[in-house]
Amino acid sequence: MATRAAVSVRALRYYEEQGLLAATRSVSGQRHYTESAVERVKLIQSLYGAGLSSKTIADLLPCVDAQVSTPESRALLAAERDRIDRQIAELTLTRGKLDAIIEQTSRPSPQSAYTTEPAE
Amino acid sequence: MATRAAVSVRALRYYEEQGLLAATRSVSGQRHYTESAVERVKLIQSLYGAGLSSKTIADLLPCVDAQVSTPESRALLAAERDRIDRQIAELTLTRGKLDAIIEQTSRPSPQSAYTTEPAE
DNA sequence: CTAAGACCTGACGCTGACGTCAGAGGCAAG
DNA sequence: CTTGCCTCTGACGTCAGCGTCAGGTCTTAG
Repeated sequence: MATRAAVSVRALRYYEEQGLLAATRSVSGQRHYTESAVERVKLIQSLYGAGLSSKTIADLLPCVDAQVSTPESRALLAAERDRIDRQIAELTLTRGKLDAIIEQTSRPSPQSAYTTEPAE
Repeated sequence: MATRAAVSVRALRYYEEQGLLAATRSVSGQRHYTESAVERVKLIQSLYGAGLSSKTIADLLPCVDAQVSTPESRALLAAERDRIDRQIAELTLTRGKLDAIIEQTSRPSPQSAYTTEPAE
């Protein structure tokens, strides 16, 4: 299953520890996951990738399962969405800066170039 | 100066430690920064925010100062630009997922449809 | 039945970007 | 000169998301 979701077994255990992922247990204690768990794990990974903490994810995952719609949950969802929005904006700016640098360094030396002249 | 750049003094020391930020020293050892240092720090913060490590930043900052243009530096710049590109794409996807969840939870409780039905 | 994996439960280790505390010195104001 | 704040240099602390090792159980192929 860890293979199917492309994460480590340790990560799955950690997610379960944090209350992000449920697993039925066999008598001997073995974990069994449903098929939906794979998508669940990918969602979790996405949220981690977006910079959310375990706690935040734990707070908003119930909104995905049962569509509970308390004012707090809606506020949380909106807040995180906006956070991601801002992150995208910042990343776009940063990418722009990098692009500018790339353009400058790839320019065939503007004027008095005592620095690495491409010299066709 | 830390105040002007909106970062902690500790962070400035750390940047200097990592070779990201230069400072002239007075006889007694006090650090003095040029005005350009403020922008420099903001650039560093942007790059950290984009998930770059100290080492990577240290590698590509010389490209900003002197426009050295070795094949390696250009490859590095391009690689990091692309990485940021992919990050933006992923974040956009994640934001989309969140938006979907928000829409679902704000819907006045649908009934028989447990699968996202496009609704006509 | 047995050997080889796969899985379990702790529990410590790691990494990176700083926070923070301690002790010592510098700098301008009064 | 002194007072009070700022700075310096170590050096250890932190936090999160796992990696990893140890020691034991389970299960399936042969």
